[in-house]
Amino acid sequence: MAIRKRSVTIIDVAEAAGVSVSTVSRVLNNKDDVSEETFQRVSQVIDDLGYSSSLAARSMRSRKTNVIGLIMPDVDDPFSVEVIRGVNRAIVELKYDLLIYTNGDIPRNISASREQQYVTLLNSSITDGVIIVTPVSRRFSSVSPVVSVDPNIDNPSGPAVIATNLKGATDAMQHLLELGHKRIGYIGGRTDLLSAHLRLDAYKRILEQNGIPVEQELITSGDFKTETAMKCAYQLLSLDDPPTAIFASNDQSAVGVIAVTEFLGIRIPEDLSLVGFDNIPEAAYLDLTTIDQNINEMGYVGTKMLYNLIQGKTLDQVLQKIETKLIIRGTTLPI
Amino acid sequence: MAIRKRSVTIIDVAEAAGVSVSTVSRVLNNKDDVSEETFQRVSQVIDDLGYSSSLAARSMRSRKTNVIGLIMPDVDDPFSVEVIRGVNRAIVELKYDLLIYTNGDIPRNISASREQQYVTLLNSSITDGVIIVTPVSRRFSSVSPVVSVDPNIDNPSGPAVIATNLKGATDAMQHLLELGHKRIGYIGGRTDLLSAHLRLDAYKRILEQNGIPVEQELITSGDFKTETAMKCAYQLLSLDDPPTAIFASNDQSAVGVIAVTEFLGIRIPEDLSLVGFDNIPEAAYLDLTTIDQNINEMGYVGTKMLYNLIQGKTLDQVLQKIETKLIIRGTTLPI
DNA sequence: AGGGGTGCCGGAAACGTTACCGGGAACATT
DNA sequence: AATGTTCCCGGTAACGTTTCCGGCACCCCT
Repeated sequence: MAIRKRSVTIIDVAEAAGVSVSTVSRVLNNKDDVSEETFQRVSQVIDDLGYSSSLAARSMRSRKTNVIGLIMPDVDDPFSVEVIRGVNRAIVELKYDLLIYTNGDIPRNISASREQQYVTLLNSSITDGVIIVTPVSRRFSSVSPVVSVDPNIDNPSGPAVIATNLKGATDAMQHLLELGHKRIGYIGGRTDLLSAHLRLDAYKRILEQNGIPVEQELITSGDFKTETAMKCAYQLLSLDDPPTAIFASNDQSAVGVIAVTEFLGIRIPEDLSLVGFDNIPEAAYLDLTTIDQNINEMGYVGTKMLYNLIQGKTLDQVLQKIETKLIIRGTTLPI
Repeated sequence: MAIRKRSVTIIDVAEAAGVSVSTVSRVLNNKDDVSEETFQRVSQVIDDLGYSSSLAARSMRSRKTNVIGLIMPDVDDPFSVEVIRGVNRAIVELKYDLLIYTNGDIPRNISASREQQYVTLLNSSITDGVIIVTPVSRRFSSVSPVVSVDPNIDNPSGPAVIATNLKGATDAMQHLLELGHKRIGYIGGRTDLLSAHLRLDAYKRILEQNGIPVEQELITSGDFKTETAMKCAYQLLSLDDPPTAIFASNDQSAVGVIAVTEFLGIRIPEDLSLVGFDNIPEAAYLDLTTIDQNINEMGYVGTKMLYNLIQGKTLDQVLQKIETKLIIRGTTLPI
């Protein structure tokens, strides 16, 4: 489907139309100091030749592309997909185009310098601004604006969108306690992510506040993936004194718990209550009680912030907090 | 999080390292005629300055970016997401980077010239090749290879990945007939897409082959979206002589059917059998009988094809057919 | 000792575009 | 009639890279 041939440049158009390169450029960018007649003629030639200006060359010279960049470590997991959806929603409204950049792997020890590289890659070239998801860097050096979504640091120094992780995890735990659960297992997330730490902190704190001892055997360490969570769940449910409830640090981990309980013949919620985190679309199908993180909204809000920054406005809120919400469904029951 | 400043260029690096621009370029591209010592020194400076070369400038000059482009009309629906996943899987293997381009809207009458623009946009600039999803064009003019995934034309003239739509739909219908269903409703897809036509064709043909008259009242026209499908389902189920089974032209439409049956108090599969198409992830949760289109694999195979083309190889198969497969789950039952 | 490699590096052109400057023609103003 | 103004348009210098060409040392031969 691809015909190999040298691509047609602005020079070809200029020659064919019998005008200068400058004039063609003016036509392309809708500058007004071109006579109606010339404009038509050049436009016609552009159509005939199927010419389209090179993004590379264009953005190298002028700094306005109408394209927003989105940098993600991964594009495969539900979290990322939801962010994309949110960003997409915003760019449609704003009439921007979107360029998602990913190298597809999730380097465990992603470095700040690597992030900086990605930002520069898109930024200094082909986008008007960049959204970066779960970065570890505190700040980026960049000619155009950068907004962080769900950053991995306590207090980012630049514009960022964060979820109220601590509150969410607290709500989840409180819900389980109110149902009478006292022996609650925990499945942890990736230790390199701040959100995982915050959720674990909440888990411990709530227990302590309610006079329940924190037991190490109830705390397992996963990585936000279903497979690992299955091992954790198995470990928890094989204890001599197994928990009556499990708080999984994200929904994908909760999926793992469900799989294991089915295998072991343990009924949810009758034998075991289960709470997840994130409220990914699957959660609704599984009727999973979880914490809605409104990931979609995070992408949307981040994009709107970026847009304002591109327009040169100053933000009223540099740090946007998206409220989490407890969604009670069918996987939790009083003890 | 963005410090506005002029970005650091190769010239800055050259000056700081006390070498020429050419040498820095050589270091960047791992050319071998640089002394070990110089290489180290320049590398150090690059790190210190946080330099990253401009994709725009780079690709303007040399035609090798190690980036694959993916053009999609929409990035929101499950089909697209699955394609992305498949492409992602491939680029990780191939150690390529991925640039997804979308303008987020789904122009009903997307034109060939517009598609050509997108291809040129990415292609003649910043990617080594492009994958385009559900294009209407027969061929693209491009300096680098283009692979079509699920093209909207009967016999694309270039490299393409297609699913065996006709066979899939045939299998679905055959399955229903084998279960004894004779009155089968149909919910159509977007009329501008080839796949929708093929599926409808199969529906009609199978009925005819089995001596069952094709009734217009059993054929409704949707658009692959859940909402529209709900109207169609309502329409079908309100008939004086309602169908005992429904073949929905994609899974999202099937979801609409399920929603309506729940509302109407109709039980699936006892009162109504239901078959979808696509096998999106949700289908498993809904226990929906469907045709697996292996969308993921389509993205994967397309990327591999593109890679070979980039490497200058010729393809043994210009047209790759991905086999569909009937997945029998819990929404179909003998009459 | 002179010639031919070889290893390393710098200079300059080129990529396709836009921004800036300036200039000619036509028209309006004193 | 001379002087501005306005409307178009062309020439040229950037933008940040890579590639090509060539050149200076140095070493190894004979």
